[in-house]
Amino acid sequence: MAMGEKTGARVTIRDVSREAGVSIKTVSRVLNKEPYVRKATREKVAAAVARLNFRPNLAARSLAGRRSHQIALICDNPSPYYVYEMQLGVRDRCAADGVRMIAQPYDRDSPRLIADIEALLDETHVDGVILTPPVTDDAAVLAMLARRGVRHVRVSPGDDDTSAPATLIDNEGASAAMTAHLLALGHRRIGFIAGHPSYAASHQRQAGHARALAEAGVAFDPALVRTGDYGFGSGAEQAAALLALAEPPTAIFASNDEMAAGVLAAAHRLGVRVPEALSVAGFDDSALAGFVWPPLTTVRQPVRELAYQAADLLLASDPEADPERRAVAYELVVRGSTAHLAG
Amino acid sequence: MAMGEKTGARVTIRDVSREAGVSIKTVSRVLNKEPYVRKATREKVAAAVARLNFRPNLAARSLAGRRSHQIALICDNPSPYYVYEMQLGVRDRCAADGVRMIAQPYDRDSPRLIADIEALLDETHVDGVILTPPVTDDAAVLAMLARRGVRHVRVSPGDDDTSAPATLIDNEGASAAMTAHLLALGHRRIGFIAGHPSYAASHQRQAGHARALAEAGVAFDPALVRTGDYGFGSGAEQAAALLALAEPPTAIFASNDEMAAGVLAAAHRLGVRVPEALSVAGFDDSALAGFVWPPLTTVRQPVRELAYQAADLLLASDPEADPERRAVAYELVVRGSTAHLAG
DNA sequence: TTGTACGCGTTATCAA
DNA sequence: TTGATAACGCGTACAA
Repeated sequence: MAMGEKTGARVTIRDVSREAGVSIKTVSRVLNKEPYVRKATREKVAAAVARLNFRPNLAARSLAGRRSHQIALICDNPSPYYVYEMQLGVRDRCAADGVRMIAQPYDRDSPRLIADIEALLDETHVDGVILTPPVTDDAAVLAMLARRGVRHVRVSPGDDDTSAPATLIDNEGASAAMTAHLLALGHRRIGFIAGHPSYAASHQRQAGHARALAEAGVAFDPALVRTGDYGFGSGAEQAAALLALAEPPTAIFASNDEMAAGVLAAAHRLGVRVPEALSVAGFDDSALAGFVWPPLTTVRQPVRELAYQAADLLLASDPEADPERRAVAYELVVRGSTAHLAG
Repeated sequence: MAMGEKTGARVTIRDVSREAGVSIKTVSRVLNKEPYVRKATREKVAAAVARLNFRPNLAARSLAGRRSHQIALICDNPSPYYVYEMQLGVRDRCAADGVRMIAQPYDRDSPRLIADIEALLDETHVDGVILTPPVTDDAAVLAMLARRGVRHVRVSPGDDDTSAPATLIDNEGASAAMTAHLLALGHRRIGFIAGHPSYAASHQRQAGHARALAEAGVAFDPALVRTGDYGFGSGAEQAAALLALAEPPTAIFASNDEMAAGVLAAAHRLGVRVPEALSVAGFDDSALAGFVWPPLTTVRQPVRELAYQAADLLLASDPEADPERRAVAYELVVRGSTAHLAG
């Protein structure tokens, strides 16, 4: 690799100190918002910084200090939409603190996951790490981070472990709310398509569905529950199976939007009209909901806010305090794919 | 912000030099693949590096040397799928060289774009930058990079400027291929929905469509060409207009998949059957194509490969040589949304 | 082919 | 409240 040469004279902290007529250390104090700097001095320095357009060299800060002013976002690929929204949320919170986000996309099942993360930590000395599913539940990764004493926040963890802070939505409650909505529309035979069993959310969402049925006193029919893998194809497949039942459901609730889109495809192919003959609902995990026909009724998970809160827990929370679990509100978005049961 | 404390003793180059029984500088030589190191020495050092699991501190390398071993990927949000695929492609190429990718998502119309990028450059001293649309065509950004002498590569530029290397697909050719495909299916009245005029690709794709018609000797009917904005809603809207014509088209070619999904929605709503009464085609820009019904016939743009090639131009190309424009092959994917014209 | 001395730009320590 | 000086971990220049 032969890269371009360094560009000419960059502005350094020394230039600022000269411009402001103070020592280097005092400039450093202002940059780091340390106490014990006279207000007049602080303003003088701030003015010089602005005048020279000075921006501290992160490499030097990291090398000299205890902080790198960078945090890492470890994410893989449930859906590009999810990953990207996570990045935006974390970035927004970081920007407020002048911290840089290092987004690191990983392949779900890379055997080098741990080694890659360790390399990241050693090379960049990030101040903290944000984990998203499914890495958020990876025991080996969590153990490694704990062993190295790296601060981390888990997004949507699948357990109740409280050794690290976390952000999440109430998956069970959200799912129960959707089933309650379908019941309120008059549906009594509701098909449910669960997601891949390796995801914690999958079980939580199924539990919420069952709970809502129980609370409404509607008998639970095991034939109406099928398991998919969160993929479009599995949604179509399981929907076809449900629609082939002797007593088919009048509504199908899929655990995510890709599977719900699959349900729509199956319905279209089989000539079952949505929403007249079949209501379809899902979770808006990949932003498909508005791009299919008819638009899906979904539970919207505010991914960007989950990310923002996670970054906030990393940047603003007291590292000494007990790890906090911060819940974020979901939203039930009703669209044209569901309707009151006719008759 | 109060971050966790640094974890205990990290392995440094000095530890490696002791372990290998050579000087620090020799270890450095091996790490940087410099010549003039005896093979035996090189192997001894490599063994020590592996044994101690040594990973050089990027901050120190950046501070001491002329390279930071990092490159930046500047991207905004045409589609999360696009951004994420870009990140994966760049990451893969970087990994091969031990370079770290800094992915920086930006909001399309942030007024602070230039300032943010300059801050990135000053803080991280990245060795190079990869630009994606629409920043890839932002004159102010390009001028700034040139002024500062920052190496950069443009993905899918809208002009023929050769001052910087670039990767791209032949949008016009791809579009012509799709129209030729529809013509081969027997369609003669083909509706075309252009994308937002501010994107260069939008014009290129429209030109390709027109060229294919001309080459086939099919008369061009201006009433069949409408302009959308690359969004789902605009696709539905323009499709409705096309289908309301006295002589409606038998096929509609939208400039991207979101608009094509909108076309499907409009067709469904109006009771026009796809593909029996209407063939629908688009460009697979956001990975929607397989999630709608029926699945869209599209031109697939290999985003990941575009990204990989861009990173390759940054990392492996001779900075002194004339900037290269590297074309990547597109693919025409025929799915259930198009069919031979009946009768 | 290998090693020594120095400096990169910032923060930490300690003194003033 | 401020400043001098020593690190931080590595690459560069030059000497051996």
